[in-house]
Amino acid sequence: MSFTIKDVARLADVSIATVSRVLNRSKPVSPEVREKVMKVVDELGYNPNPVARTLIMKESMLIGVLIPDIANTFISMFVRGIEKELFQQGYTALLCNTNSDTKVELHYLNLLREKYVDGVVLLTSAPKPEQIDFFNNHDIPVIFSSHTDKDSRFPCINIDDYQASYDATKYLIGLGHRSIAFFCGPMEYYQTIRRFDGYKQALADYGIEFQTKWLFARDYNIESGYKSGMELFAQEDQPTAVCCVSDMVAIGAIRAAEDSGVSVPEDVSIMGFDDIPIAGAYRPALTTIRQPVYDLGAGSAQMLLKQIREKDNYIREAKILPHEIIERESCRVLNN
Amino acid sequence: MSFTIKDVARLADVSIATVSRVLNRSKPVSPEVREKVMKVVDELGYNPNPVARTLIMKESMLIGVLIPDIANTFISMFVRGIEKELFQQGYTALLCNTNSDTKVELHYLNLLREKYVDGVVLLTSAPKPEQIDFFNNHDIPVIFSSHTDKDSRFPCINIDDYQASYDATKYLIGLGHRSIAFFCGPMEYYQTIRRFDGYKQALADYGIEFQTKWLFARDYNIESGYKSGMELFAQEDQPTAVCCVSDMVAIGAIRAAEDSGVSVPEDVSIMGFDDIPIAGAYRPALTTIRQPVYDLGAGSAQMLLKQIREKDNYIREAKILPHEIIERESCRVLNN
DNA sequence: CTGTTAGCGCCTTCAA
DNA sequence: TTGAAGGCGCTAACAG
Repeated sequence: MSFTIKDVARLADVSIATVSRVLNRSKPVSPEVREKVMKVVDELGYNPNPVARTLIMKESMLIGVLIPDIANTFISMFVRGIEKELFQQGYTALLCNTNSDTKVELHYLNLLREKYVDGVVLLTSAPKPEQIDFFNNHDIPVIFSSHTDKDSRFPCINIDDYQASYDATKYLIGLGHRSIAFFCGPMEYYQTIRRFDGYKQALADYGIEFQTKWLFARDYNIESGYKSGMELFAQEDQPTAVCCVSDMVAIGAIRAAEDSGVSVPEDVSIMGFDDIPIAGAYRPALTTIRQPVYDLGAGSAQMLLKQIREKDNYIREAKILPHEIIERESCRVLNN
Repeated sequence: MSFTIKDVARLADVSIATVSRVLNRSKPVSPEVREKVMKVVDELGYNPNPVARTLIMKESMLIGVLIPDIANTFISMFVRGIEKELFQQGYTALLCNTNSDTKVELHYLNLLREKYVDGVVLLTSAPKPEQIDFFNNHDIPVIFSSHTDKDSRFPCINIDDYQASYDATKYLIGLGHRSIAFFCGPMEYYQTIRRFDGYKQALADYGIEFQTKWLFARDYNIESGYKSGMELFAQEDQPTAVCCVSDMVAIGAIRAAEDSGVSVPEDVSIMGFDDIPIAGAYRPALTTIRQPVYDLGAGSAQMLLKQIREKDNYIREAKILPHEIIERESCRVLNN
């Protein structure tokens, strides 16, 4: 159905080598011949077979993007940022949804490698040993996105989790709150630890004692927020504010508050994290920390492309992007 | 870095053809030889290069999945359904996010074709002419998902949009409502028309007159619902219920209601469509029509795989999956 | 049952 | 500057 380089060569009355040369500008070709070839190429609408090309060149102009959970609305803008940058440079993104399943992740990673993708963006706030191993063994350009590599073995891009959490807590303190709970993620995640540290430091800096009973470590989803909320709001001693590790957790917490007969923000202020699309439409609208998701995506792509181009000369970078506090309805000033 | 079939042949002291045969079971091989080869394969961890294989076989064990908008939370479960089925059969899904941009769609479609994907799932409730053309010209197995092909040129899988909308309206009528607005999508979409027809027919069947002033045709997102809501709630004559074309529109409508000083569901009942993940967590929780999204995905994969296997013997199917009414808080019975 | 050989479609030396 | 020829890694006749 499709034409091959042979067809072009025959019709242009040149050798296939020449056709290859005009298409790749790999070696000088006389203007007349080049034109003759291009004419045939245009007429036929010829396109070199990328599979054959990949077999020789060991490159595919493809970038694999591993996303842990396509349900995470955070991802939408991130992907757009990536695609925009890649598209401009002639690369295209292939999305792989892993559901955070280690087996699936490895499956995709190996598939991508075998298909000679030119690089991969790993969107994960908590890289697993298997992932680290893979990239240690395979020398494929990679960017760890939404992750800060404390060992700095891989290039990564992220916000400053510590500072963001510090700022969120400080914001609450600025509103007059002195008793602030923290709904965080699993303590095995480096990200969780960083955010927890930011929270604790803010407390310390303003002379507030940290209370273990107000710390809840579960997951990043609605259910986790709900569970933690139900436990918290059943306690005798209650905080006036809750700092959450994600907007989803915040939404769960708000639902728990409602089900426990405490109202937001009148009885308790609840602070989100991420600023997902629904955050502004939720009721009460979430006051939250906005991550520059689009820029995180675009930045990942830029760094990856740079790495691909510079190869062994590339020096590992760790880019930090700014966050921002978005004030809405779920937090109020405490005056008493 | 990686081993090739030659390495295996040399180490097992057989020809490369034999190695190929034991790996593909394409021709009988004596048990002893088979074992000898497999031993080497296992020791080396050898894996045939899929690119070389694709070049010959013109198949890749890859399925392209075109999604119009990765932000649509509807998609999450859909993708899981697809992946589950494909994985079992040794296929893997490649997600392509198009943002409904026709140029991007065509770019991906051509890329996928050139990469010899074995089929594609097109998730779109409103296929564009360019897409139709592509599949008319290229004879690549495809399933149109979330779309009902009235010309039945392509296999497709969907719920019954007409009936679902009919049921939603009938449900509202059953609650006692007689004045029901309809927030639908662009009237160019066949899906929108079907749903609108269902709404109108339900009205007619229960002797309720259709009112043009209560029909708003915009898009499927929050902003559209909000705008339509602001217009509607500013009118003198107001309905007691609104039937929406998506949960996002319903959420927008609810926000508009709040901003207009009308409360949901006390003053007006609002019905969603889709049952996206946030629907149950939203306040008020959305009463809505649930689409069997996971099954839609799984079904797409099954139909596609069937089509790939049966090739020219495949007879076009059009599968309809059942929907379901989910009662929550946003609609109330009207008693007066 | 097994090995030899000829491609798949392309890029790239090596001569001319 | 151009063409011939040799692969990339694999499958599929064709012989034996």
